[in-house]
Amino acid sequence: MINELKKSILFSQLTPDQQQRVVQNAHMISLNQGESLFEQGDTADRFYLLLKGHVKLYRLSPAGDEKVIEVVTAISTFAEALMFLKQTIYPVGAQALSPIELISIDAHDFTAMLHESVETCFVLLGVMSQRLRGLIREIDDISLHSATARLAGYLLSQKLKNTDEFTLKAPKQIIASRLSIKPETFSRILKNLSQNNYIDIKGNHVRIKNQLGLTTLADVCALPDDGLLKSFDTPPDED
Amino acid sequence: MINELKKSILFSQLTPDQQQRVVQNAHMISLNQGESLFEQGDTADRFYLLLKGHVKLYRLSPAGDEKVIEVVTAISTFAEALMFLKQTIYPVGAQALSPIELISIDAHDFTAMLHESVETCFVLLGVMSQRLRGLIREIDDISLHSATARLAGYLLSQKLKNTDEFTLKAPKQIIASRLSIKPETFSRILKNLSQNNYIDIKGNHVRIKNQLGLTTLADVCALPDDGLLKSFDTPPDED
DNA sequence: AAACAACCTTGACTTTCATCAAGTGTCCAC
DNA sequence: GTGGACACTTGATGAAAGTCAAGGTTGTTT
Repeated sequence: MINELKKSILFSQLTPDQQQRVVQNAHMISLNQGESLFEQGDTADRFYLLLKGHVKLYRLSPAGDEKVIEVVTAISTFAEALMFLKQTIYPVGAQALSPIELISIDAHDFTAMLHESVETCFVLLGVMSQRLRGLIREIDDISLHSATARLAGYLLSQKLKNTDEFTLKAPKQIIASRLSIKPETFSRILKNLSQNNYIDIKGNHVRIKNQLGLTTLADVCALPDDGLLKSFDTPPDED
Repeated sequence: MINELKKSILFSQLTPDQQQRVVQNAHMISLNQGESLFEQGDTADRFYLLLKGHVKLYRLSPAGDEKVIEVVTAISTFAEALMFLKQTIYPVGAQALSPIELISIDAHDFTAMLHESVETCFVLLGVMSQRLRGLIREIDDISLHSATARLAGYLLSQKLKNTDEFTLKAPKQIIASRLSIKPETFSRILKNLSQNNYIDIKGNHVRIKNQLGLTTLADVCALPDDGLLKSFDTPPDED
């Protein structure tokens, strides 16, 4: 399992001894597609390193509507940020989108170990900064861009470097939710992009035919995509 | 200036020597209302501790639209997380909404010092985790709730503990942008809430008349939104 | 006090997207 | 195969919020 752990930058800075200690209370977990890893509101005393498959992180409204916050792809960690909150409950739920394999790590162990490794603290700080940046970018995306622009931007972001083709990494409805678009609207926009020769789409396979056009549609303000963070500091102030 | 710095939990864990070192390259800054502290795209080698007044952090789209990401209230630090990103430019602009006083801190100094203070790393990690959670909540707010619900929620969040009245901390258009609502719509919703006896509004002074009703409107998520920091973070708290 | 500039409000109209409902296609079980 | 579940598509309709344009309020400058 240590070899698996090393795949994550979060563990890369640790000494063998420290890695050993983290491993002691770590478990290997396998889940089938559709199985739930944890639910929104569950007590959070562990975080995860996804080794294989896809996981969706989602929020539920009281009305029962679901909004996908992120589709996590191997290999990466998630839910680590919770270790530092006083109230340790998961603010999202996690469900397997495909058969998955992951390592579950004890948050307490890890925090204890963190005290001895400033380097790892810095890695974590970097990871969290990036995540903050991503979320902020998403907020301004949702509020400044149309559904079409968001979808165009998403397609571009999924394109691999040397090819114009790729396969959607999750069912369309999941991606739609991720982009805050209803499935029906998602379908219509895709059809529209296809009719206007921006893309070819067959099932969940996409080919980009007019990258420049898509870029324009996406309204490239977000290109220098960096986020900022404001952080609260003092008064036990209500936000 | 050290006394001012100590007001922030970010500095509270430092030894006098460390504080002294951070102070050496820190500057006191005063700005008038409307003045800009930094602009989107500026090189970011400093972060800030706001001591007095309000600052808006905003993002501009190429079309010129502005989205207010946050209205920072004293006493808070902001833009600290930039220290951990590779691309050190401010991804947003910062402008004074009122006459302000703040301390500008050299990011490099602070990072160097962080290497010696795991405790402060933990404080920062806590602060950033909390911020992450806040952003997740905001995303689900924007995508799962109506403009009315968001405004109702905002009003409730601004209410002080022992009174039903308060004054808006920024011009209405700024708050509207913060909530991703157009000024016209904002105005109409406010009027509506007033006509339905949820609130009284006179200028920028608000009195909540039907808190329960507002809470229902806001469709308040079952989940608590104030995940305070863990013990080692010790924010100035009062509970 | 008059003039001006922000800021805010209001009304009429439009756009975008959600909703509801029905239909297609595909994969799998029996 | 037949039936059913599931994901997706398509069409008709409606509601929420945006846009455009005009007018009101307030506060500041001269």
